[in-house]
Amino acid sequence: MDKKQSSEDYLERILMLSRENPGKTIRAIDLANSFGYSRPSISIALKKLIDDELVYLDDSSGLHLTEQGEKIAQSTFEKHEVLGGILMYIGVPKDIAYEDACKVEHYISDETFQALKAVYEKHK
Amino acid sequence: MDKKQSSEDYLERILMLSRENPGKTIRAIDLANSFGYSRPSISIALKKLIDDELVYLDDSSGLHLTEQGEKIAQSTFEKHEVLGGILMYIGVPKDIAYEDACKVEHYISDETFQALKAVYEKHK
DNA sequence: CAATATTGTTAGCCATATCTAACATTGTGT
DNA sequence: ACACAATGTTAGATATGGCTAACAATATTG
Repeated sequence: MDKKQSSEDYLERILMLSRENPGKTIRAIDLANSFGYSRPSISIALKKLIDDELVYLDDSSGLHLTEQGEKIAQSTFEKHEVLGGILMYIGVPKDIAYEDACKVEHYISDETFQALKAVYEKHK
Repeated sequence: MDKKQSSEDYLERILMLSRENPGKTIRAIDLANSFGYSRPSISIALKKLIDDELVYLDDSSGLHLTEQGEKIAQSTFEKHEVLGGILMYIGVPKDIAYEDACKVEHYISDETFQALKAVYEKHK
């Protein structure tokens, strides 16, 4: 009964890991460790992302976001920040706020996100 | 990219349909029409709910919530209201607000819900 | 440079939640 | 009461996204 990740989560995580480890190349194993998933699960998920041209590999299995992948990753990251920020603002503990934000971020409409963002901007 | 429903949605919908149609017995076909799903899908979903003792059938295929099912339905309904209400409050159009609320309500922690509820109570 | 450790992939499994087609049951109307 | 309509169920398909076991490829290290 554990959580399932969407493509967006993988893209976002690649972005986050890249930012957290400047210079370091992110590989499949890093995603596996980061999510706590098996190597095969990651391998298959990446195959889809590569197929969809959201991710590509360099010659040493390093993961990189394509332009489109980067767009999605950044927008997902922004949603995560805004949602997490708002939840913290109304008193949810940080860990839980960002955890919930991660689950919820894939389901909200653009209208809702824009409204939340406006609130977030006002209070941050 | 169709939506999937969780057990909670079915329970909540049974509750809502009952309230909207006082006196009328809700049956599987009503759920099917309400969600736009096929009869088989509903049949299978209900089998699980009955198995989990959240729903039971009367002698004319009428659907009824057990005590536990009612609890879940009400709590889901409350989440829906609170989330939808808050989104409306910050400017999301009603339809979209409740649609998003329905998607999101299954993913938020109790901490987050309590915090949202506090905000909702203050502003409603 | 060969052995071992690490990383990645393939094959095949499970579970969820939808579908259609076909069949079974129940309810309705003449 | 019989025929037909409405409702419900079963069987089998699809898609997603996890898993393990086994195998392949790559990196490291003595």
